Amino acid sequence: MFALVDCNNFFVSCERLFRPDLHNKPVAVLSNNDGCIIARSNEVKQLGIAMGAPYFKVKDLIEQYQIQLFSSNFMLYGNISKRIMDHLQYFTDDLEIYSIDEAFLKIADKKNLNLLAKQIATTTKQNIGVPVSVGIADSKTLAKIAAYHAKQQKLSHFVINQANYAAILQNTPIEEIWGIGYNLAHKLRFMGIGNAFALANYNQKILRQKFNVVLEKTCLELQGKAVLNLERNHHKKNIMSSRSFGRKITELNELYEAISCYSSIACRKLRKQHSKAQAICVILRIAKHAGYIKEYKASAMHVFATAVADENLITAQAKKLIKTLYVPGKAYCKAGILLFDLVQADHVQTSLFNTATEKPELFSAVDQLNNKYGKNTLFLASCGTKRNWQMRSELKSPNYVTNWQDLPKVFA
DNA sequence: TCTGGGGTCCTAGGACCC
DNA sequence: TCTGGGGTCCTAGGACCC
Repeated sequence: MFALVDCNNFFVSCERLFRPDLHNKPVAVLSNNDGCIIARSNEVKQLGIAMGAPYFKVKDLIEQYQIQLFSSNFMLYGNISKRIMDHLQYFTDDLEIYSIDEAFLKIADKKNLNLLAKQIATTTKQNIGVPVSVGIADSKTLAKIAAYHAKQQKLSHFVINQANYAAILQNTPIEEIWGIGYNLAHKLRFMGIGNAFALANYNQKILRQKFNVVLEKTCLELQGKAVLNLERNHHKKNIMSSRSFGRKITELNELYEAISCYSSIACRKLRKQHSKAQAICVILRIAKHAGYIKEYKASAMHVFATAVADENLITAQAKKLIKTLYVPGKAYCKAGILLFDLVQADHVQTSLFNTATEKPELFSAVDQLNNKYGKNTLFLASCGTKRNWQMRSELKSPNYVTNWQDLPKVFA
């Protein structure tokens, strides 16, 4: 059996955690650069504001209904997420952290499933303060559906069993199934498959022929056959760090600063999973302007002789690459770096021609200091100190749990 | 004026090998 | 007259997820 624990309106719940006055009030969270809506409280959902709606398009509604708006605060969300995942470990070690706000748990004991689901939900709310929906069923895909129905019925948990299986699947629109996106839903509806029950009962071999093996697996999962297992100690195969700028950039020096910062973020993630990158790709995007429908994207790649993790080496190379992409006079809106062909640090194939020297001790010390004294205690000089190209984040809440200065004060 | 930032997996088709 | 039959690897692009 699998349980899915899904946080309700996660980013909004994190913001409400330290702002109890916002309970039962409409709250929404904006994406990076304050571009669009990426989290909505139930009140906001009821107003018909869509996920991903551009901020400027719904500005009037936000004012009209006095929606409390926040810029995204990923330091906060990441910290709360970790607390929740740690708490879930209490129930089982057999756990997959699927995303910042979701985890799958493998349940060995098939008895008392309702009680277990209820316990997970109530203790998470009590101990961390974030409301969750728990779904339990025979496969991961069904567990997702169970959690969906918990939310639909405003319950904290839902278990799919033999007695309710048919009715629940008939009441699950095809669009709500994990793995069925916009395109597939359209095609399946055209074939007369409108809900999960219809898909579960369709000939899986034909699904494989007409579509692919992924849909065949989804079909089996809907039948209650667990073909997808938990995925643990997961190492990323690519690491990307990119941001839109708060304003257009025209100077090469500022691009150097930005790409150094993004490289630094990517390298930190690389060190965290003890990997090295065999190659990097730098992306630079020209701002849209009248006449151009599509944005202009340019990219350049570099393959290292030997896989590297050294922040200095990678950043120096990223700066070289961005220089080759830069055209004076153009205005740029976004840059990014992709580290790819990642390998485990202790499985690196060495090269006869490698001349680069890495300093792993240096960056391990940097990590230790930054962990102890705060995020930007030490950083590469090439990242700059002004960074006035940084993304807009005008409505960000304080770093309640990661910064001493922002610690909430209680008056009694 | 203003539309995020990450990821994964699968498939088809081309290039190449003997 | 007749023009094989296997393979592998890589890449781009599509589809999906949060």
